[in-house]
Amino acid sequence: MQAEDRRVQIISRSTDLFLEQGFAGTSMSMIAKRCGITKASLYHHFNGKDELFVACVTSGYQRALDALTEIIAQADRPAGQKLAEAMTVLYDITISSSVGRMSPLIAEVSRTFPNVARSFHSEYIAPQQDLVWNLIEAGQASGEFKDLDRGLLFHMLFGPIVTLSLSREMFSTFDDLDEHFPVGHLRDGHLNVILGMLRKDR
Amino acid sequence: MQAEDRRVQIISRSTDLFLEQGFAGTSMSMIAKRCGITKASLYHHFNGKDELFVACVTSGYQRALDALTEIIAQADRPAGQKLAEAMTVLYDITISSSVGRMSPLIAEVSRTFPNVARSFHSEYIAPQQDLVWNLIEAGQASGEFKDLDRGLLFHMLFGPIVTLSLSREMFSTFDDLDEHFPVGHLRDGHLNVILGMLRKDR
DNA sequence: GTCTATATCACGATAGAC
DNA sequence: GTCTATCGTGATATAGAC
Repeated sequence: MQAEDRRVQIISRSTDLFLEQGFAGTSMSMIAKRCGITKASLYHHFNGKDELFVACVTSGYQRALDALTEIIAQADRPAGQKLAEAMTVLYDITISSSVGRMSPLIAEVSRTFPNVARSFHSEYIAPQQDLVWNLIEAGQASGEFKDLDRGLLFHMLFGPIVTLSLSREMFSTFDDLDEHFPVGHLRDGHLNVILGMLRKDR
Repeated sequence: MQAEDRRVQIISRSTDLFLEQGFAGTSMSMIAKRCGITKASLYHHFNGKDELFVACVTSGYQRALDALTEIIAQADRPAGQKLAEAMTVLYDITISSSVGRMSPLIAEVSRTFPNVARSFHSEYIAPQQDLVWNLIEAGQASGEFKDLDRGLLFHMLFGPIVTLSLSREMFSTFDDLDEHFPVGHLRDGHLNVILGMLRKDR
């Protein structure tokens, strides 16, 4: 297999394993086996486990951010409607995409590799918040939204989503997972609360 | 040292280590050294690493729940005021106490030991939610609060708190941590949003 | 680019003396 | 209750042939 294709495959398979078993719980042997090669071949493509993990975290950033950018860039539509679509995307990428589900993992390794947490923040969290804030400011400029503390808005907007993702990871063995944590229902109610915070009273 | 004292010491020290290094990242040797004994002595008190970890998670439950119970049981006072105090306690135990900070850890081990996640939910999360819900129902009975979907309320109430705790763990190496995540400020704004959801409109 | 073979080390856990 | 000594395993990582 070509080197680049192999790299992509390794990142994909090892991301799955890290999500399943955690960082320390995933060994290079397991990764090699999952890719159908030996450990020595694996080390030909990545110098070590740390480097591979960083590649896994980093590779998911752009795709997730692109989906958000697309919504912000759309032709003029009510900010409330854009926000509704943005929140749908945020729920999707936080709960279903690898980069969103990696938050607890990054917390796990952040003490050992503080750089991972820093890059996660500066290359993913901060740009994501900036994109959402652009949307909010557009709504304020058009008079649809009122002024609101940025930190508080993100606390109320991202907080429930990230916790929902964490809960679903944590209790993934529950057979009534969707009953305990019904994503669509919670997202709709959440959106209404956020709109209530943003919309000018009467 | 007496067996019981030693057990307590081991649980305390190993809880710190698990929080610092994760489950797989913490070895029995590290724990023994931190306690000033050898590995063999450690195994005299706990049959294995799993058992020790479960003891760490479990030992924090009751203290955290007691603090909440105290508030609910207080003499009659406006439900809004009780809720404000309950949220202060929830922020404290989720962000500062070991059991609150253990959520990402439990997510890490939940695949390998599903029982840990189940016990965490049934012995800590569910009772905590029941206590808060008692408070809400009292407010509804007195006419102070309106009806509200239980799942949505918990989504909006616990979500931001748990995520704030996770973020502070994840970015604990940031030197401007309290500037990025000002607990008191976010808690006050959060309370107002929750009260806005619960209070009857004019 | 992939392999076999191996070096080196730390892990969880145990045996048995005191 | 704590110790020294050790077993067996699996971890990261490398050497060198093809």
